Amino acid sequence: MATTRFAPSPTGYLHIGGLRTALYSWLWARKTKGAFKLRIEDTDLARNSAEATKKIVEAFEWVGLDYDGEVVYQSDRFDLYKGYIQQLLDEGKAYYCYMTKEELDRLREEQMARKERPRYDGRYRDFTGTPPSGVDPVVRIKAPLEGKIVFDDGIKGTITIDASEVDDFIIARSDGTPTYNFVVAIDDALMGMTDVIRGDDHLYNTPKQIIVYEALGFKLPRFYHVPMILGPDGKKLSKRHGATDVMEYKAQGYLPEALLNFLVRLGWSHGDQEIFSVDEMLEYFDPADINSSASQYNPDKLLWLNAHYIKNTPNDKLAKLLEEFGLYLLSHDKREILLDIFKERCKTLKEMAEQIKEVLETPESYDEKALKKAFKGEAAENLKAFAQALEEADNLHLPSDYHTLLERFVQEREIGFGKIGMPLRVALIGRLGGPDLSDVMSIIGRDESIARIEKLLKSLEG
RNA sequence: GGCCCCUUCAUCUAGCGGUCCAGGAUGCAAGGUUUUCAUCCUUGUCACAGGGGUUCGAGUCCCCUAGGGGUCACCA
Repeated sequence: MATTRFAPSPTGYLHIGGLRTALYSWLWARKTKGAFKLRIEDTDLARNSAEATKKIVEAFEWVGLDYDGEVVYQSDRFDLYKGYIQQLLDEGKAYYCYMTKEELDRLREEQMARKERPRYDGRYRDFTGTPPSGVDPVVRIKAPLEGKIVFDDGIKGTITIDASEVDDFIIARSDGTPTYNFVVAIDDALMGMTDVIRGDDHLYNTPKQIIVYEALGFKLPRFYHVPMILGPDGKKLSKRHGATDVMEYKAQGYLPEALLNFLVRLGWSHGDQEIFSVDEMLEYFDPADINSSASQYNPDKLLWLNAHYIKNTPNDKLAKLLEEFGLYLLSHDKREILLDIFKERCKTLKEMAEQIKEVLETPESYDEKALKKAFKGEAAENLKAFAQALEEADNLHLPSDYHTLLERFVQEREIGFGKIGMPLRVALIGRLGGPDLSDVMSIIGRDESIARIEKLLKSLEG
């Protein structure tokens, strides 16, 4: 039974890096029949926004990650933290520091000038004199002066950090509000975390948090630091490369199961398996199997997975999803054939909606290149004749009826298929490419087919 | 720069000392299917960062070098 959490700071939207660590945490909690909690790290009152929290919850809902209990806001727990600060102060494990921000900056600059590591010098650690007046002190915790801080990371193995790397960091700002590393340790302990799965970028916070755990006598959880997701260029994931809002993937026509499948495989695998349903993830996932190296974001593979999941989504569900993209097929009489055709050819819902509209709606304009390529020689005459053939034919219903008609037409005129296929394609959907012509005509019907041909012929004359 | 972490095809990865002249997937290329495009199928392309050890034997263990990433706040 693992208790895990996702603990974002509400400074922006949820991006795929965050979603992946959330997924890993969620999988581990659900797999072990434990609990998964959502906690908002909003101790810096100046920075957080309620809007950001809403967006994160919304993204969770979209991908189907559920959390146990209410969302925990650290801003609601300041009294609790203050109690612990006082406790450490009373026990002599923390102390007031009267250095101002300016003094601190100056110290840092001097240290850097001497090519030293910037670091608090501990000048108030054992201070017993009269404190300077007019300074609101911060509270610093006493970090060990020597030795090593060692912990066992579930992904990276034993991590050893020298005590000299960690200074007496601030646990309460001069305005009395507690800081991140302090409250995270308290909340993780109080909320009963057994496994803390978080981004690599928190690796250096862990020794600090361990100091808090030890000062307060809390039991340590197991830590897992998952490597970052890099951009396709191997650099830090940037906005233009995928560090966008998870909800943007929804807007672009991605299915949540595709996104989750993509993310779970980024840094984790189970043999040669590529396709994982959530149930399969739950069956096989173990955070101990997460890779220790960073991985690059690969949009092509996400697209491939999305195409796969679209193909395997039932039509009624697709029809519902497509409504987000302005396509309303739920009560359309050609719904099944349309979806059957297009779910095989599209990589995103957005693309699918666009292509289906292309069939359903009379083209407003025609692709310049297609026009040039299709209308050489007798093309216009052929097209006119084909409209005539459509007019005269009986029993045009199924795609096969149109197919037979086309075949006979080509035979009788002794022309290659392209001579009628290309112009007809432009007339029907405005461009080359696209689905089978017999299918298209069967879907839109004889009259609309003829109307589209006439529209194109007319525009050629003008 | 100090410290920490990482390093198998272009990319995601399999591999946990011999079964690897390194497997799967994406991408790319070619061919097939398709009246077009896409899908689909087949085939191909492409890697153990470099150098030292340890060992009968190393992609797998150790060390060094190089490269990459992270981190050094009264942000989280």
